[in-house]
Amino acid sequence: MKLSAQEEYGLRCMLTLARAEPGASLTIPQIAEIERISGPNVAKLLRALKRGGYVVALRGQSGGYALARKAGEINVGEVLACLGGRIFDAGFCGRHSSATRGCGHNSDCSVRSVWRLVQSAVDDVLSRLTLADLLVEEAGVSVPERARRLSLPIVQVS
Amino acid sequence: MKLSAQEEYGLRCMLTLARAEPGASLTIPQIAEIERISGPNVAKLLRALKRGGYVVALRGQSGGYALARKAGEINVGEVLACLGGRIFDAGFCGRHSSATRGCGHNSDCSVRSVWRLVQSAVDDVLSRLTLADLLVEEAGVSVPERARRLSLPIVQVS
DNA sequence: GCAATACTGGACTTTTTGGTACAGATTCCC
DNA sequence: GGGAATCTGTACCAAAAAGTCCAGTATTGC
Repeated sequence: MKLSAQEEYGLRCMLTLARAEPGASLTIPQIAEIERISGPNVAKLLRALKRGGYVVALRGQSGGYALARKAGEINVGEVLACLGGRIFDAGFCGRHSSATRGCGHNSDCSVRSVWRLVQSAVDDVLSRLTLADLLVEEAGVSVPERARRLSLPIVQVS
Repeated sequence: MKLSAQEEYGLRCMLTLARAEPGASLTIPQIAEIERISGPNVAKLLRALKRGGYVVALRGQSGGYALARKAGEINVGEVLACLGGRIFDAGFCGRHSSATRGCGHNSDCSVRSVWRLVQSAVDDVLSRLTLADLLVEEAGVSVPERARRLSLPIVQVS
């Protein structure tokens, strides 16, 4: 269970855009410079994020990229899913099946139950976080603290 | 954030061993047959699990593999960490760093805070599950239900 | 002792993912 | 309208993960 390079770098690009002045846009070379990622790679990441609807692109001489919505309205979990997929996506079932039983509600599906459980735990955490929360954290409040505050209604496992 | 093939198949092998009679052992071909994984691949997975101390190997004609401890004493989270590593391992920090700031307690570390948060959410869930819990589930009780029961003390996010 | 059945470990091949290159299309500014 | 700066899309190369192969060692049963 590892996180992909696209998730790490893509989320960083989003945060860099979130730090920019509202309404302003950053070019690929600018983001590449700030995050020390190669230009082509930044371009690739932003393309994916654009397809997902999280950033908008302005073409032409004074173009660049900007967040599609305000930072407080962009969910971190959704962005990560766009960049790296989900742990337990639809169609996971079909890719593997054991001999004893097919894939109804038995045997090897106890394994899948674990994945579902993990997935929903991750979702519970990430669905509460927006890009804005991460910027707040940079200003001094730690993310765990912020999350604890946000999750007062209590996070159940399943 | 995907789970690796080793985690999926390795955990299945563990469950197959857990289903065997206490004290009995299964050979690689047997496990391969049951789980429809190739023999060499099963061998590789079990080698990793043996290094982790989760299974023991018996060599010779009537050899095979068996769980190193009782199913109720083998933690699912530990097994998965052995098979596929952790989301946020030590040394993650050194692999990436942004331009603006190094890697103290600022900037790009707000990203790392997210990973830490996800990691601890996953740990909270998996640290409560043993192989025996998954076998119980096969007998009728769903894993989410079982987990809910186990997590009565309430699962906080951080 | 000898043959059959196991596990063991390293090297190899295949597949997937990550990253790069380059030609093309769009917009702005003069 | 022309040129400069920008995004866009496909194809290509490199690195890592997944899976396979094979020669080797250990143990059992006859």
